[in-house]
Amino acid sequence: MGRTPCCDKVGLKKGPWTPEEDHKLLAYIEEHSHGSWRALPSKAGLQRCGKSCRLRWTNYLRPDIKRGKFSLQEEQTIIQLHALLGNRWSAIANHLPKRTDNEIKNYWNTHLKKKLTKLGIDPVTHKPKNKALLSIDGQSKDAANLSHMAQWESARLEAEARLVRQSKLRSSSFHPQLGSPAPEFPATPLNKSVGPTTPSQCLDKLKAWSGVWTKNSDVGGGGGCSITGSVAGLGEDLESPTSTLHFSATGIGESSTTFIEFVGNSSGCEGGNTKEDGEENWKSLGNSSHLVEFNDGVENSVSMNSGLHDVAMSSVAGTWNLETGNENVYGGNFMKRFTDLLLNSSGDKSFSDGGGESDGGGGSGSGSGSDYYEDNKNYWNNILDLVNSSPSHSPMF
DNA sequence: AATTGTGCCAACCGCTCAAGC
DNA sequence: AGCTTGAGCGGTTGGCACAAT
Repeated sequence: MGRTPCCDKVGLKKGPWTPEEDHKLLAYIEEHSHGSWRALPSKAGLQRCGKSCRLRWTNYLRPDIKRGKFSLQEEQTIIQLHALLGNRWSAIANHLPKRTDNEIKNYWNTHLKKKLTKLGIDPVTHKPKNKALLSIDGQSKDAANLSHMAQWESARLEAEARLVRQSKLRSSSFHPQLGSPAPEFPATPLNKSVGPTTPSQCLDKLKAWSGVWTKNSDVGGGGGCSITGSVAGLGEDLESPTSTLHFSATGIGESSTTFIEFVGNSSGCEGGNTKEDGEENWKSLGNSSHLVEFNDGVENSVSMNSGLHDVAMSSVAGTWNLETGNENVYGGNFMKRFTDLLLNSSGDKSFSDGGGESDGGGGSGSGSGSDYYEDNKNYWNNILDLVNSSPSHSPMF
């Protein structure tokens, strides 16, 4: 922290790059690969700082960059991923081959944000604005939950990516980043957390996540506060013993049932709930730390810090402990609400065909139970489709 | 034709993280 | 364990291009 910026050195050029400089940089990287960015400028004969060179390369000169207008498909992808990941532009960029995080960020800020706002959708929460105003308290909690869910999931996925990277490093030799024999490796510098990837593993988690929660939101009753989700097609476990991936630790051939048990001071855990009752019960779980049991039997931990709350999650021998620095952060049916929020806004149809006005989507999230379940399913299928079609080396999925 | 406003995008800045020592 | 360094990320800004007045 507090390092002196590398560009502070006198004599270093700033501002727009000239074609000459571009050519020098390109030629150097083509011949030598970039190696150390810090050392590159002097070797390449450039009066720039390494950081500037790196940026120029990653955002402009890289040969695998696609420029020009974003397609409708790309727009939709960005919006959906933004709903899921927030302003994690590099993560989003991993799902848009040939687009840079900078480009996506700019496009979001200049186009998509306005588009959503125009349609009455809050670009931050992806929630219809008028609806957000209806219940300030409830909806702001929703927004907080949404944000936390996204962060939590992102933290989890990042941890996974790290693990994958580590295991990759252990198992194979160094893989040069650029100009190296990895011609099909897109968006190279951006993929810092790229691993060999296991896309299906991440995907499985998403499936599990989706499956468990959407099922739960629909079923709600019968068994108090434990959730039983059937997770099919789970792949092999990660080799690392330290992973949040053990959300669904059972592999193929084993029991495909994931058992999650919330243990809190939940007074509302009586059985026989209706859907709504079930949701209330979820809410009532909010004021304590919860134990989430996984039958993986290994040690896990994940923690994160947001501007609002501290959240730590750890597990030993199959028992997850979720601690929040603020009550109600994960309180309640946050997943239901999370998908609810997304559903209400993921009316991509509405903003792609210019259909509904600002109140569009309001109906879907609060419809009947079966509609709601169908919508949830559709939403997640949507995301899964999206993820399925993403580059296999994506660190996020 | 000149001035002002707006949109857009490349580049910069500051922060964080991770690896190496 | 603590410090230094390299690299990446996300937010912000500067300046160009174009439109409106």
